[in-house]
Parts: sequence; C-alpha cells; structure tokens
Amino acid sequence: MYKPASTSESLIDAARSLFAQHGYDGTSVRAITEQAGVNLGAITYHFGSKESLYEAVLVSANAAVDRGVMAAAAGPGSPLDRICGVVRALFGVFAEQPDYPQLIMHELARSRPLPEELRQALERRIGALATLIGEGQADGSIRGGDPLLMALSVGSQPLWISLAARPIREGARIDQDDPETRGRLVESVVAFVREGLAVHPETEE
Amino acid sequence: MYKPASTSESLIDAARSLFAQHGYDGTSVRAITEQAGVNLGAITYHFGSKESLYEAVLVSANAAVDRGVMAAAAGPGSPLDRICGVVRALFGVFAEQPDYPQLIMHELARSRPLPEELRQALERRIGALATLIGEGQADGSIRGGDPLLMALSVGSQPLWISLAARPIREGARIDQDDPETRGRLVESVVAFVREGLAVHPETEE
DNA sequence: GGCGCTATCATACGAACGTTTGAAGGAGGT
DNA sequence: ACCTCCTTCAAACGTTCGTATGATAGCGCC
Repeated sequence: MYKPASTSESLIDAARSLFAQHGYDGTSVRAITEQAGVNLGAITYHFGSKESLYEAVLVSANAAVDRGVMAAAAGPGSPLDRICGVVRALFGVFAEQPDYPQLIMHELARSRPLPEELRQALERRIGALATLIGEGQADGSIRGGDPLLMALSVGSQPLWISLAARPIREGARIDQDDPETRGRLVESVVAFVREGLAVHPETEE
Repeated sequence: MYKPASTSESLIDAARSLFAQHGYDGTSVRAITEQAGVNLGAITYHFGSKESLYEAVLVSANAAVDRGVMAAAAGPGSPLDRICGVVRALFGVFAEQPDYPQLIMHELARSRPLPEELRQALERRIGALATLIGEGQADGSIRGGDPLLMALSVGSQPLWISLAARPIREGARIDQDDPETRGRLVESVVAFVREGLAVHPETEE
C-alpha cells in the first residue's frame, strides 16, 4: 500500500490540486514543486514546461471522466435507463474526484481552443448521449426533437450542478458534500431528465 | 451618441473584456490600461487596486443579468410560462453580452467565496425559480418534487449551455453565434423544461 | 493672480514569475 | 575502478508583475 511517489507522480498530484484551486495563471511552479516536495527545476526536467505539465494533468483527469461516462452509456437496459446511468455516472465521478470539476471549470473558461484530446472526448460523450436519445425515439420510448440538442439539456444538468457546486452551496444552500443531500439531488435530476425525455401523449398536439 | 468615455468607464470596459478572456490572474494592469488608452497608474488612482476594479466589473455585469432574469420571473402568464420566460431571458442576456458568460465562468472557477452581492443575487434568482415552481405545484400545473432541486435542473440548462458555448461549439459543432441555430437550441431547452416540469399522470404511480 | 483640488503622467520599486545553468549524486554495465 | 546516463540540486537569469512616487497640468473659486 506504500506509494514510492515518483517525482513525476508527485508533480501531477500537486499540480492537479493547485491548478484546480487557482487555475493555470494563479498557480506558480514554485507552489507546485513545494507542495510536491521536489526541486524547483523538476517541472522543466520532467515535463519541459509548466504548460506541458498542465496538459498532462488535463489528460489524466479527462480519462477518468471518460471511463465512467462511456461505461454507463454502454451498459445494459433501455436507452432511457442508460441515459439516466450517464447522469448518475457524471455525478459520481465528480463526487469522487473533487478536483475535476474545478479543473474543468478553469479550462473551459480559458479562451483558447480545447486540446484536441479533450475536444474529441467531449464530442464522443455528447454523441453517445445523442445516439441513445435517437435509439429511444426509434423504439418509441422518447419523445421527438433534435437528439443533439436534447443531449445538451441532459448533459448540462449534472455538469453544471457538479461544476458549480461551490456557488450553488453558497447561493442555494445545497451542500453536495453531504451524501444524503447529494442523493436527493441526483434523483431529482434523474427524474427531471426522465420526464423531459419521455413521451407524454396528452401534451402533444 | 458620442461617448466621452471617462477614464473609469474605459477601464471598466477594457477590464471586462480582458478579464473575460484571460481571467483575473491572466490579465495584467498594463494590458488593461493599454487597451483602455489610459495611464498605467489609473487603476490604482480610480479603483485603489486591480482587485477592486475586478469587483466593479463583476458587479456591473451581474446587475445586467439580474435585471433580465428578475423581470422575466415577475412577468405575466402561468408559473410554467414565466419559468420558460426566465430560461429565454438567460439565453438572451448571455447572447447580447458575450463577455458575461466567460466572466462568470472565471469567477465561479476561483476558489474563494462569492462576493456577497453576487451570492445574494444568485440566491434571489434560484429562489425566484423555486417559488414559481411551488406556485405551479399549488395550482396543479407542475408535478411534485423539491422546488429548489427542480429549480437547479431548470437553471442549469441555459446557464451551462451559454457559459460553455465555446467548448460546445468545438465538441458538438453547435454554433450559438448563428441566430437560427440558437433559436432552435433555445426552443429545445424550453420544451425540455416544460416536459420536465409538467404533470404527466400516466408516469405517476 | 494665486490657491487648492483632481487627474494624468513617466518612472521606479521590490517581489514573484518561468526557465536555465552547471555541478553533484547514484545506480548499472563493462 | 571507471565511465555513462538519469536525476536532483542550489543558484541565478531576464522578464513581468502590482503598486508607489513625485512632478505636471487643467480648472473652479476666493
């Protein structure tokens, strides 16, 4: 169970935590190397530059999110069930890895194109949701509408509510760190998604 | 129609644009004063510090969002109609002021408590949505559930989709700068919110 | 005319930034 | 033993940061 904690790993861990808290520009290489307990020059030596270390952190965090979401999308059950599984998976991975939401938030706020690897992952996830919606429409369990746009509505809820957890806690007094509260929140979102997607004959005209 | 453009106003305008693009730490006072066409010392003189200028920018941007949302919430129509009005208002204000989404994104990513004025505004907006949902439940037009949690589902869609417009454009190839595309997107979200909130007797048990 | 207040200016300050340097360690192969 | 390669180290590099300083100009008012 003992971690030898190589210099590279220590740097990635420290960098993920600090980049998540203070963003790229708000985090100095001195702060990272100090928290990692390594020499100041270690970032340049192992990663070439601060920017490259940042990319490495992004890629490793994205991979964890990707695994959870794509597994849920490929799981068993009806399309609607699997969509709800993706919603739960998003909440789950963000609850387990509290650094990821803020890290992603910082990255999305930067005015530069997404790194190609992240762009592709995002495209794949939205595409998977849209495909599931399309399947549900084909078998008659999901109402009509553009699957891609509906996928945005579905994905936006777990994403925003997880990424904005801190302002939501301050502004709505909903504390997602409390497991019971988060459970009710997740089920509320799942119910909303289910109702928002299901066919409701009486409202069609 | 001529703008005298006082030093303070020029600074606020330049700062809003640059803070939105590069965040607080990524924007230097030299970049701001240069873009504003004023002396380097002007920020210290007129605002006391870079941090105070940032707060001033946040407050002015938040006020614009607040006006649009609260007006829509207080408008005429059924609770459900007014909720949809809030959704449209959020999309509208962010489309008109492209700086605001990124500015908010950067602020939410910072790990520090929200400025009190913003916290109160956020609380007021979520509360207004929750109140509308409660009214709809009382008159039987909205299904059961915790109004506060359902308000999060409603608000998260226009917020996330507007704030993450750039990654969505890159990852889902949906360009919200195109008015026709944005129109279809807004109506898709409104329909989703409507279906997600409405009572659907056949799904209750 | 001279005074006082506000605003703008060029310049300077010390601190912190990301990166570079060159020397020192330390394990593995011959 | 010696050489080699990878890694770590303390120190220094030049640049940029936010803010402070003191001089200068414009303008209303006694």
